[in-house]
Amino acid sequence: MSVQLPIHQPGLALVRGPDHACAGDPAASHDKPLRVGDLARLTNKTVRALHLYEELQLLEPLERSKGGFRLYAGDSVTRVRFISKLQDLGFSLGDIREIVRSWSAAGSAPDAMARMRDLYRAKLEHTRAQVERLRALELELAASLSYLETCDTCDPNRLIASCCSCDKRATDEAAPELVAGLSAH
Amino acid sequence: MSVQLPIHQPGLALVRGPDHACAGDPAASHDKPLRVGDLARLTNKTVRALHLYEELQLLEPLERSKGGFRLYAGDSVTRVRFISKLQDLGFSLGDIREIVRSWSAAGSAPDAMARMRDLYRAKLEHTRAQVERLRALELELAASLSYLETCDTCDPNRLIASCCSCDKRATDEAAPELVAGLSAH
DNA sequence: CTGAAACCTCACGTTCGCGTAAGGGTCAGA
DNA sequence: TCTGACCCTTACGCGAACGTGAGGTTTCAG
Repeated sequence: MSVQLPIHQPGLALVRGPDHACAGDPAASHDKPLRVGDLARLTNKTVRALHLYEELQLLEPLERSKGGFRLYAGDSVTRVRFISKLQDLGFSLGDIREIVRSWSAAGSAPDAMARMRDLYRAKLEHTRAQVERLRALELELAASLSYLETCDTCDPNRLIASCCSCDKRATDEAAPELVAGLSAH
Repeated sequence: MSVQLPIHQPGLALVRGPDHACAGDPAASHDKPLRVGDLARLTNKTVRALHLYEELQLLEPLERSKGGFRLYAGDSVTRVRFISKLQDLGFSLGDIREIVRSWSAAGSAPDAMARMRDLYRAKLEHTRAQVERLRALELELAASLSYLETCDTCDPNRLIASCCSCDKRATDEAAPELVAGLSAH
């Protein structure tokens, strides 16, 4: 058995106050460096995942120890959480690689900002649409549930095949797709 | 080049009125049968996907033509859309197989209903949580965007590395993680 | 009766995001 | 110095959801 399972938090207390993990922050480098296991604990990732992010050039240790151990600065926590959030937004790791590449390859600051704005604007729209779709599904789930509620009073010997055309139900009451689909071929 | 790309709708007009695709509906079987390509068009899936669903026992043609062509009834559209919605809710095809198996294997109707209710209730909670997470991300995206707006007035020669500690910005204005992460290591 | 479009069954290939060994070195406290 | 907890690289595996031929058959409009 290895230690690859997401490890549960030990003494967790963020290196410094939250909401203040900006890059190039001079104070960050004065802390004792994090080893990959520490970073994994702090970000709730596995060591393997962090290695992968490095392979894909999404993450890089500040330096290596004499013996080859990866040593991270405190802002790597921000970096990893940044990666996770982009993942949650629907970006693949490859997408994220392109994003950070385009960021650091930009000629000027306003140029980089403009690209990010376009990207984030598009993703914002997409995210809103996604939320709408999920909320619609949520409503349909709720409708299906209330539809199924009425079945509590049903005769236990009744056959399942007849569920969709039940005489206990008004004929104009259509079954939601999440219920109707169960008996369709 | 093959014809596996999702084909755009032709004359699409659902076989009968919408919201009325209940299983065992006698009228449905009188329509001319759908072939797999038709079903693909109507559901916006590829033929290969429908074949896969059949392999996994999620979908079954009403019958086969003399020559072996799959022939579907109208309610297969409902079935496929049902599958898609469950997928959108986060169920894998394997999960869905279990769901329909458990449905048709249930002893009695109320029994089957009860299981579905439990399942749907759990998924409803999970979906609501998912919506909340997405909405939080949406807010953060919006915050990041407005943060990036202020960069429009920036000097084009300014370096990207200094973006997070910009003198044009109040020092107490922390960068959102979606921005800060870009410059973190 | 034809020909093109659509269909059939294998069966291997692909992308993603890691998991899981194997076979070693390193670090830090007692 | 020892030892146990961590870390290193390399590399194969996996489950999900199809994509993509290959090689051959069936339909159906004209």
